[in-house]
Amino acid sequence: MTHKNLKLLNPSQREAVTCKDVPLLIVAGAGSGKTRVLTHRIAYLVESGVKPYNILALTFTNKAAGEMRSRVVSLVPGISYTSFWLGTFHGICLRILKAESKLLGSFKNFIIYDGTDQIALIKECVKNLNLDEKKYKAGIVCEKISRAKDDCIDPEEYLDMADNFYQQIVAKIYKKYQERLREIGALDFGDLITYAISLFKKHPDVLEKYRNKFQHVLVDEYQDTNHAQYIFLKLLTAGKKNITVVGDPDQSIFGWRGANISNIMNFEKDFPNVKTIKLEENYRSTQAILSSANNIIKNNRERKEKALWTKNTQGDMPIYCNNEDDIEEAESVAGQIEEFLSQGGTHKDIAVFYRIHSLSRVIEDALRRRNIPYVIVGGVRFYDRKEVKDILAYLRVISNPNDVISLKRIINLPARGIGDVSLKKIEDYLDSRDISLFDALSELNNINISIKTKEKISAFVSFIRKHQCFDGSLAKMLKKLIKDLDYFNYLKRQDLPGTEERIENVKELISAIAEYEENSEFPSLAEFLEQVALISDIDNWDNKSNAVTLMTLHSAKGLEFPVCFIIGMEEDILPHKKLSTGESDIEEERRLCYVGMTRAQERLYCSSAKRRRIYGRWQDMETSRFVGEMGVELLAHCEISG
DNA sequence: GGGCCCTCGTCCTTA
DNA sequence: ACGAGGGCCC
Repeated sequence: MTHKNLKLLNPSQREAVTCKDVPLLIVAGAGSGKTRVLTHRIAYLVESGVKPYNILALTFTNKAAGEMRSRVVSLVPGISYTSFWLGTFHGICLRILKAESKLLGSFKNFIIYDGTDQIALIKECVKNLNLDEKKYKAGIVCEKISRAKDDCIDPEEYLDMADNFYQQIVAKIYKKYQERLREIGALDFGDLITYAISLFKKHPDVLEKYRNKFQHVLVDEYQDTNHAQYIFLKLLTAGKKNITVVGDPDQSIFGWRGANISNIMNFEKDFPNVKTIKLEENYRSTQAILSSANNIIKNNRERKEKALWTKNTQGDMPIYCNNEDDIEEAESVAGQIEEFLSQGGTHKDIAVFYRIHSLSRVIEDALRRRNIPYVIVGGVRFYDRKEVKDILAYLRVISNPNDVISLKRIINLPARGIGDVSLKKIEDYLDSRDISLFDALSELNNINISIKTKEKISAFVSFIRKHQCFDGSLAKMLKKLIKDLDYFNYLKRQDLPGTEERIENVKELISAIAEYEENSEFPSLAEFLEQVALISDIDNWDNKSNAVTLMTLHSAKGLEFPVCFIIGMEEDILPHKKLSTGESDIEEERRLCYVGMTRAQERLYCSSAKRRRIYGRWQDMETSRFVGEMGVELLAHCEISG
């Protein structure tokens, strides 16, 4: 019941939940019950008569969406699990694009290209335009194109804005890249948002439909939205009073990915008659932890002033430990974890955060030596593992033979005698014709390659066609594919380190597709591939498993743990090196540190090393400026001996 | 065309 | 330290 639910909220939270008919900005400090407010607000809306299907809620990760969904369902008895639109920006935009796909011309089955695919395709474009690959590095160009998309800049606009030769060339690559994506029928992450925007702009009737549908739009983590997402929201809500955004400028940590902190800073100017509510009571951390976190963040200039406080107990002072080297640091962390466990603590209560993935290795070694179970979030994502990507590439080609990037990945894997030379000949032939690579593989008459090779290519084409025709469950199809490829023996023949693990990963992929099939109403290979592309590192993390969690500070956003470690508190690591040039970047690094500290409920350990192995070489490190900013009087130092 | 060896850049964070 | 990619030989 509404009344009962509202009683569990503090006055500001209650106001944020019940406030009506104004654009609403909720500035929610770390641990102030942001998710609680959002879920209660959705529940409150439904209970006051809003139909669930008239609600759109946007989150940052699938995990956050899933948690929010189940919390709303438990708050509103009888609400259907799927009746309201709740998901990530990318997921929701894909859903809209699929619903309106008849307006999108060539797109039928969507393929979503991830970072690796993007770089491979850009590399192809650079080659195709006869540009110097050393000068126009695919990774860097990809970065530029992705940022342009985040800012809603298309290739023509990019060219107009280019003020040097390099940028003009990037504009040319960008244009080519978009053409190629379209031919393939693929979208990259940025396209999901920008295509939804141009769909709305080109078809006002469609926009109107969604504007009417979404009577209430709620956005989580608003501080991390980019310009394109802002435009998307503006289109859906302009002139209406139905938008609620929740965020904390102090936790804006995705500037490098195109997030625009001014979205939240300027929200009050952007939307007329905004109501702003600050949530400043922290329910998560002890006073000692909160004080040192506040001490750090107050050094930032670009922020919305707020005073985070707590009724929680004072608690233990955060501990800072400076170690001789990274190995000693890892030993010290593992030792303190062991100590905590021996006092009756549980593994899942502990997290270790770091600025960069590479710091996890020494910690892993130390934990393994002590037989302390741990899980790593991210690093090499499951779906980024070579063996998993290989099999996924097969599935993608089976689903859409126009996917050249995947096709080229697998055409000679396992080796079947179709090498670079033949492929080059076919591609040259393609240049003058308007057909896809896969089509060309099916009709080789006019291409000058040996009969033997042609036979091998035909065999490959029939192999793909055969699996396209498979009827039966997806899991069965995948099992047959792996068997027909003799993929496990291929892995064994390769004899690379970790063969057993690779085989396990492929088996895991079979489980994943089987699980998808069980949970989906109308399972299809194309939809499975879409879902896989939008899975994030954190989505796969099981917070109930009995293990210590290791993750980056970025992944830690939105989570909480009784005991937290932040390692590698050194200049050039936190704050990270390339970012130490400009003051505003330092501010983002400081926010990152703040995010890490405010994850801790009871105990916070920070540490650094005087020496660290980087690129296999020892390097002297200097303690991070952030340690000093925490306030010495708020910090317990621990001196380590052997 | 396949496989071996050497060189080079990289290890910043991600939907 | 280590994997990706180029050069070279079979």
